[in-house]
Amino acid sequence: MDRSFYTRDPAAVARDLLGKVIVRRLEGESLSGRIVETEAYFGGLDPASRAFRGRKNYNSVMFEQPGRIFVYMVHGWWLLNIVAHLQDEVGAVLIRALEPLEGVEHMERRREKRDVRELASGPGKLSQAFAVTKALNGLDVTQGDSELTVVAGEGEPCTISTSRRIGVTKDLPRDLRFYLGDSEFTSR
DNA sequence: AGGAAGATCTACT
DNA sequence: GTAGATCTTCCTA
Repeated sequence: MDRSFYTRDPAAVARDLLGKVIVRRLEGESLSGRIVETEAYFGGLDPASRAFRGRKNYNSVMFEQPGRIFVYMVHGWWLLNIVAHLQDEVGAVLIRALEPLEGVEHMERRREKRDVRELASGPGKLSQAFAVTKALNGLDVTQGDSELTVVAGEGEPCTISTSRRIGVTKDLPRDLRFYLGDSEFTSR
């Protein structure tokens, strides 16, 4: 995925990321997972967005170049986002769930769980399985040799469902969560 | 100093 | 399935 893929409306990017594969290079190993659930967040007009109250140190990546990793913490969990927005706008896509592909044993160890469906079926779980922390904030995912990249999947046909965003207290009147309805690996 | 936050786990019915 | 405890930052007072 090159930078132009991320330089679009966050909702379009969130939808099109479904089925793509995240590859994490860690300790000489490759962990990977297919994206099965995402949510789109905007800038100052979105009360659920980290960028709602303007640019701060911790959210500055959202205001910068699309295609970079944006990580922040909620309730003690790091959540993985990819910056996505039109030129001069603000936004990001939260990666909410993955279907584990390569490196399942490594993920089981990090998660201390055996059930494959418990490895990455939620934004906090996925970060634990893939070793996502603040250290990755700002990293460019469009670089092929990066510690974390996104590549096109097999291109299988899949049915895309939508809903309101999960857990947000002040949502927009619009479906901004996208997920593969057939997948067993979504967060619910 | 105190509280909220895009979640998860555990221990119950 | 639901309730309550807990996790770690950053924001606001």
